[in-house]
Amino acid sequence: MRVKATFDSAVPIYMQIMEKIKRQIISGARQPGSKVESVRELAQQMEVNPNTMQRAFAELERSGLLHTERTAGRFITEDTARINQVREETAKNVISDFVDSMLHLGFLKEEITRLVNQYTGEE
Amino acid sequence: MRVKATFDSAVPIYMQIMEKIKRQIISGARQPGSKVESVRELAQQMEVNPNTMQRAFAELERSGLLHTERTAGRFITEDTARINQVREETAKNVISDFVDSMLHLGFLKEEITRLVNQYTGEE
Amino acid sequence: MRVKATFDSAVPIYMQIMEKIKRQIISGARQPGSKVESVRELAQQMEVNPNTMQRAFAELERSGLLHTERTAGRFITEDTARINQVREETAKNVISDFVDSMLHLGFLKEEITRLVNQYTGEE
Amino acid sequence: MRVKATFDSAVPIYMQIMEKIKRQIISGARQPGSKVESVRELAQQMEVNPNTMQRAFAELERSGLLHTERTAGRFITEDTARINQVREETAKNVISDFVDSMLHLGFLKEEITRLVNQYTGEE
DNA sequence: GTGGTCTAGACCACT
DNA sequence: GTGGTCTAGACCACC
Repeated sequence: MRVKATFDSAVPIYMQIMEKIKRQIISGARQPGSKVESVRELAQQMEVNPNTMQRAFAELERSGLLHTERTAGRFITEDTARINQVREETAKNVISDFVDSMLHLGFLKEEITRLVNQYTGEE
Repeated sequence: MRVKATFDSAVPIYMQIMEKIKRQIISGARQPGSKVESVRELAQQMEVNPNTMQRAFAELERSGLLHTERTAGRFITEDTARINQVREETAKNVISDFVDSMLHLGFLKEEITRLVNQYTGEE
Repeated sequence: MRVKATFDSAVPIYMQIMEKIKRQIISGARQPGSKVESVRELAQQMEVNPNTMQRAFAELERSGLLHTERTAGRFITEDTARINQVREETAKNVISDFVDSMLHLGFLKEEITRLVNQYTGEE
Repeated sequence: MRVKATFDSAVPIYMQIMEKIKRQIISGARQPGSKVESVRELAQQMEVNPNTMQRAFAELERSGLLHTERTAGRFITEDTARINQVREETAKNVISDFVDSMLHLGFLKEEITRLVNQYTGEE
């Protein structure tokens, strides 16, 4: 798993996993109320230590997207309001990163909106 | 330089460097016609093997953003039309990635343009 | 029954049991004059060694809350005055612990009484 | 560290530690802005694995009572408003536990306040 | 089988 | 030296 990497941003694995699952929830790929794979199972699938997976889950729980039923397993929250809230926060971050990126390339705000309009329109 | 990798997609270092310099050219941080540091110098600055740096330069030359003048060194192209072309290709990629990302989060194209307009407007 | 202990203070099991039964008597959950389960029976219920249970009973007898009638078994005392006395001692300990706890948190006596009044009043 | 314990409430070690440090902060035994011992040092003092201590600290950080300065160490927050907020939450819990305890002993709310007044007054 | 906790030991980056 | 992260492996309670 050790490779020459993005070099500045060494995002912890548990955060990457957390982000990934978060997006699956946001996008609806994981439905509210649905069961999540067990720690051990997902850990194996993703080739990661169960503790690492455990931590990712713990963080997701803390953010209110998951909840644990002690012996039954973990489930996506049914609190769609919370999901939506996270969805909007995430979108805002994505947009913010995008706009910053474009500004660094030397584009003006007007150009950015114009190009986005054009791109989403034509395709 | 060894770090935990992005854990799924590991972009080669020479591409990361290439991308970085490309953006400096596009944004004007590196001016058309200006001299570029030597392979060795930049390699040392970025803590990278000179061969890696060499390859990044080679690719940038192939894309027409750099050219070598035997004995004198490497220079940013003065072909601003070419720079602009690359700038627009790059922008298109950035936008494409962004839009895909938003679509995967479950946003509609209309929402995307609306949110971008909103973001660039208010801030 | 083996669990990670309170990590500093480990109260002996027989005392925990004693305390528990004492409270049942004080609160009236066990009525004066009523029969108590046998050592063996209770020991099994609580998953504890009969010797431990025996010791708990012995202590309760010493404090006058239980008495043994040869062949017939053990009974809760009918001496309600004694029960009341223990009840008040216990209360005093509970209160003492509570007040100490609050003092250690940096609250003044005046604050403590005020907060208790407030809490018992509003809820 | 394994001992016969409180048997129902097996509070995780990291929570016990967290609680302990929280109280030290609340009571002023640890001053706002003051440095906290290193993970390794405290772990050794408390005879606990560094990872366990790490977790306790992480939780305290999440609750806003601690913050990390990457290589310099950990410090108590200087946000006294936050500390006060936690102090009041904690007090409320302590009071709530106490009152419940007394109610289970069969005391009435009026008695409880009377006894507390008496206790704090006379001593 | 599930999640939760703990330990021991390792490596990293930063100073 | 500091904190942060990860792994491997263990044990527990609950079902």
